Amino acid sequence: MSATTSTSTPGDPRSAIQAAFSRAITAILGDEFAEADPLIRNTTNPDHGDFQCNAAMGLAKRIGRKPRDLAEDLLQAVDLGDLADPPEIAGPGFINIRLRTDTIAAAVQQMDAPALGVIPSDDPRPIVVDLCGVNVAKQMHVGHLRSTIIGDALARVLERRGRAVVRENHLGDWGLPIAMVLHRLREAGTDLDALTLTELDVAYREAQASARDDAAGLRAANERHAGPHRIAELEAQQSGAEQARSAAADTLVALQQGDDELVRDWNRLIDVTMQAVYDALDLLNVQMGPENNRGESFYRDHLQPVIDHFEKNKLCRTDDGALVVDFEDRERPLLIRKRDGGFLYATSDLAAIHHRTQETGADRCIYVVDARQKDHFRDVFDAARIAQWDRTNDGHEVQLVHVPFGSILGPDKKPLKTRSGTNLTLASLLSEAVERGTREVAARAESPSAPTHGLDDAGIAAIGRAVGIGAVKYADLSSDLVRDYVFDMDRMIAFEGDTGPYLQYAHARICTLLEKAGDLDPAAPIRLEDNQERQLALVLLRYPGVVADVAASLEPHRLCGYLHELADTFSGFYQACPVLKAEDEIRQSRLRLCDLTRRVLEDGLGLLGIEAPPRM
RNA sequence: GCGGGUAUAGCUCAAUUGGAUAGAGCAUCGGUCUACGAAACCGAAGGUUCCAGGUUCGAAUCCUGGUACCCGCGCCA
Repeated sequence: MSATTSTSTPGDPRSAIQAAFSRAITAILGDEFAEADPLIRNTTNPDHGDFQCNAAMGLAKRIGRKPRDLAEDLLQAVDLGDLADPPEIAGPGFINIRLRTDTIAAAVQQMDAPALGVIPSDDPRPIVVDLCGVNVAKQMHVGHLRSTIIGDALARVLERRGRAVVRENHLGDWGLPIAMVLHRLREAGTDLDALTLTELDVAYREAQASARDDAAGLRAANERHAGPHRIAELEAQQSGAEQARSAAADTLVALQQGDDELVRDWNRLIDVTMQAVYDALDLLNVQMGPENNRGESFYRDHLQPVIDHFEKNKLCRTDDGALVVDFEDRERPLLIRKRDGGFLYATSDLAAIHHRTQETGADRCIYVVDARQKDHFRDVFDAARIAQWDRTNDGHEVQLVHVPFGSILGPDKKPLKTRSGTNLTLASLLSEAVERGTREVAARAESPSAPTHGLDDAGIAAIGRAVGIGAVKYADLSSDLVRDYVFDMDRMIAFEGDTGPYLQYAHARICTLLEKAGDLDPAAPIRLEDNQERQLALVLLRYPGVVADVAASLEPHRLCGYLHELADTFSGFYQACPVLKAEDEIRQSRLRLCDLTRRVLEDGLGLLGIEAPPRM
């Protein structure tokens, strides 16, 4: 299936043109060219019309003819009906198409419905989106921010296309690290009923540190003939670490065996951690809650069956005591079981893939995880293919996709830290965003002419929150995901430029305009007499294709770019075309254009998980 | 050492996946408000798309070889 097929919308002039050229190509060159892409594109230059067909050059090459001659034949054969003016040939064989204005008006009227022209997918299978991925006993940090908001945005886009989406928060809620914290808290006699997340976070780090031996350091010290004092120090550290690990291992065994007290304490850790997570998700306007939790503990009984499957089918081998899966095209295998019999991250991920594809029946599993784990997912996906979990039970092909994203950096281009050098928590970052947003909104509300003037503090705060959070989310989603970016609140919160607040402003401005008009007639004919109206209409018509494109490419920045272009085009229209002061029919037509633009902006921002307040 | 990513205007980023004259936003300079919200608009200036080859009607995009920075590389998750 080609991308062009999946992005076409009935009633959209572009798909009609595409179909017409497809027929023309078959008529001239025969049925073996039925699959040839007519390469209909929006023009980059208005002098070239609205659309161009770029197929003649490539096809001419294939059949050994001159491109311009073939383009001539295409012009003779193509039947665009009354969609467009007669097309023209330019350059090496481009065919330029200019739509008739009434065609555009009719298409816009057709798009002006609740669905905004977005066509639903007819695929009934669910899609799993793996996002957020928090660890129990740890604070959320900025690394979780991207996974969460990107994953949520992708989920919304897929849902908008009518797909059933299962958001899964693959919690780190099981295994040795958790047992280590539990052991440490119990040894310290901590009152778990009064436990705070900050205390828990500290305990986690201390537990990690106490169990971390310095085997490498000891080896290096011996090699470098370090002094006996240093070596003794390292040896003590190592034996302490061994002790800590073995105590944690005992705790884990007891937990696995269902020790009542331990299980109760374990649940307490989860509660303390997750309460803060839910708060953050709520603040972020992300559609997730307890129902999305499916962590490592869920898969704990699925790990051994994964090993059994690989062993029974001879898909793995033992290497230095560990169980590994080999790949044909690379040296390093994937470890799925440790020498000591323990399972690994990869084992848990394989269990999740098995569950998602074989139990849930998902035909697409999307992992929104840091780009640094690219190799890991390549291994795990290939292992899943070896295990034949890349097909659903009924034989449908499964797409396993890793959506890698870059890191958030500080002004020094190094991973974001606080001024004191500790890792920045997500909570503090978000509260800064809300605070900045509120400050900006409050400042604008000072002006007596502002629609927010006189609003109470709660009203200002609600808008400020939407603006601050929207600024952070838009900045995160608006450039290519794999790139690292520098976190710069000043730039994100700016109300001018390609930012969230700019789009929110464009939306709010239309809201007050429509409110002032008061008499929108949803059945009034759309008339596109001014060129700015025509341009705006053409941009509006692209929306369904953009949504489809993002659903396929999983690249939210394309939607951001589109929305910015729409807001920009609207500004041009708004500047050139009076709405409220226009004559009856023109006024009604323009009000419909305003209303449609407003709804596309609200819908598009909604797909990004960004609120669109009616005033700000 | 091996593997992956990135490199585009002074800065931050796009470029419909090989199409026409590489576009936006900041910043700079100039012009628009007795107002449909100036949080906006119009215009100017700004480019060896990291370098060198190659493929073809056509390359920021594909291929080969380099350079710089970032990341990953078996019993952690």
